[in-house]
Amino acid sequence: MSQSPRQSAGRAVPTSADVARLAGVSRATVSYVLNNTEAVRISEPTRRRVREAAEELGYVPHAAARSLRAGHSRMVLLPTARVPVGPLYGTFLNELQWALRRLDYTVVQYGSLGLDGDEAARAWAELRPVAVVSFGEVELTPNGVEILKRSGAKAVITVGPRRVEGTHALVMDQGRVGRVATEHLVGRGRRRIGVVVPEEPGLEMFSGPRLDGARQAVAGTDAVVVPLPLRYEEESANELAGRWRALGLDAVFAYNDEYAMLLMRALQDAGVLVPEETAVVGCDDLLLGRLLRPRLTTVRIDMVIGRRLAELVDGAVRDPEGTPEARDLMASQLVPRESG
Amino acid sequence: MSQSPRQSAGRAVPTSADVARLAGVSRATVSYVLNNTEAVRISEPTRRRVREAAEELGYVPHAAARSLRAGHSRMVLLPTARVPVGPLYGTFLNELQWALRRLDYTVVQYGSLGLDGDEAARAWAELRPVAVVSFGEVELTPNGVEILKRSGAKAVITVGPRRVEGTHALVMDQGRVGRVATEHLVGRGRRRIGVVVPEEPGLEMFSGPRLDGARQAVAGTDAVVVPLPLRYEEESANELAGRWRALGLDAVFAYNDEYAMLLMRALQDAGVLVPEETAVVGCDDLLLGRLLRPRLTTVRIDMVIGRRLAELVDGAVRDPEGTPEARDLMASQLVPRESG
DNA sequence: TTGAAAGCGGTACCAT
DNA sequence: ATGGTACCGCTTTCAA
Repeated sequence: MSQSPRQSAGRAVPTSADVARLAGVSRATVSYVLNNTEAVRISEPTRRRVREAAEELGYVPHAAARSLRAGHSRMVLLPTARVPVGPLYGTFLNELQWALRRLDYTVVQYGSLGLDGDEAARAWAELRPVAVVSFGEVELTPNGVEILKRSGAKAVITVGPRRVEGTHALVMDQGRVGRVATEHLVGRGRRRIGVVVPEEPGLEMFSGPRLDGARQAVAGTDAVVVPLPLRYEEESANELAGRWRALGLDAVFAYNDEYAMLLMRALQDAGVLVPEETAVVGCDDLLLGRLLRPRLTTVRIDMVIGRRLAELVDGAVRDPEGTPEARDLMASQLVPRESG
Repeated sequence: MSQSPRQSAGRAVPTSADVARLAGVSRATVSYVLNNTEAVRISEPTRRRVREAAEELGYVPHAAARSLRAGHSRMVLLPTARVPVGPLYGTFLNELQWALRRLDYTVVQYGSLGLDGDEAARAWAELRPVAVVSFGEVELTPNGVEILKRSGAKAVITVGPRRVEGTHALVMDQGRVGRVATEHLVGRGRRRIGVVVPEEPGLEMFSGPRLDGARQAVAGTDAVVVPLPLRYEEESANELAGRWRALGLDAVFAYNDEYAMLLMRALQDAGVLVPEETAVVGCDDLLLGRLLRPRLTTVRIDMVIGRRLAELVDGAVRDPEGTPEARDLMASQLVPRESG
């Protein structure tokens, strides 16, 4: 066998057997006491001895051993990969984690940057999570979903712009963002509407549907939509602004407030009047957008509260066969200000 | 015993025993083949049979079982709690995860929002990580460190503004940020220097040392530092700007670029000339700061590359007794522009 | 009320 | 070149 000493410093990691020995009871009793097992009555003196022994040794149960024995874990795995898309996202993630923990899940974010779909799925599956909640940062293939399910995941949930085969898809309707922004612009009489499409990788899952939404909004009107690739850099914005007149646009939906601020500054520097010549609409309702002159018109996204999603996850775990479709995870609302 | 069927759908999660059965070999052989164990020679035909069986069943090894047997894991746990402090942070985290994975660690972020120090430490310890890298988001007490070490963590590393007892402290010298900004302002002849201290909770670990750094910078000069509590809201900024003249300040270090932009706008609206009457310096070198007029002077923080920190973590794991102090994790450099 | 023991899914020593 | 098997830490049945 040969199990070499676990700790370099003589002191080994205490196990329930150590607690049992110190308390002068069996390991079974330790387990009963520490888990407050209802089905078994343990005398108060014994309980105290066990508790004190555990305390003295600094005993912490071994989650892996526990879930190995139990045959399942309560781990919810959240793959992450991208740089944050905005402050909403971080807040939302925090909320979700908090809510899941209240439902007694162990929430773990797993950085999967640079892993492709199936590699990632295998890596996640090794941890035997009871549920995986993916925000579309990592491409999840039907095959990857199959791997996860075979490895015991009760629920694979994708929250994102589009459905993924075999998962509980919670659709965040990004298209609606583009639609709301564009309808507003069309309603204000704008006809040639640019839509900024960030060139940064990893944003396609959001920018694509937003562009599509914008196209839907102009369908059946005489307005047109023009995609505008843009990097989040001054030079890129200046370059775009330089050929603005040639593009003949009278409005732009700038993907989000940051791109909007970038572009608006470039337009103003190029002598394009906002909103007279060109209306600008952002998205996210950042505080900073309100500080601009003109103040930035924007689309506010009210992300589902984390608690709601946590409940959906919990439901999917309890009833893996059910189909908890939900399309109400995101509401988008236009916040008209001065820029368009 | 009674281990009820693991999967509601008849299909159970395949184990190495299933692979062995299908391939007509022993579990030992399966292990040897799948792990490419050097010490043991397995014939090529057998290897192929095992691989095919594993493939056919969709076998994925069980990480918990493996690390239980091994007596250690390669999990690095990154506690997270707060909303992101800035775009640097997310990028840095991604880099770190990527670099650690290349060193064959499993990186896991554990959302610990709302857990106090010892609760959190216990929760982390249950996962038996080989290392914990804490960014000071969760208060890590000496006691918490002790819990982690007793549970087998080879390295507890704190990356943050101040040392924590018993850990490998990688100090990010936030004080330097305040010092750099303030020295610059003093050098430009400013004498009454406000320092914005955000009222939002969770930022104290950064704002405190930055304020101290500013104080150090004026020590021995005739300049003074005045702390300015501020919430990240327009009203708060307007209120502060309203009594600006009464404060008699000729400069302000605004904690970061976002607070700087907020305050600068409020000052301008209140008729305070920037930089003539009051110089404004931010921090983070956000693109948006460059778009303001006047352009925002700022302090750029060059965070250690993730790979460097990953190496430090790896070193600490390999030699837990060593003391890999590093104070070079953060370099701060003033970027003078127009605002001060 | 408590204890003995089986077994979760792997790994690695020792035999064959 | 393979297989048998003990064991990691914990839970839970069954017996005492």
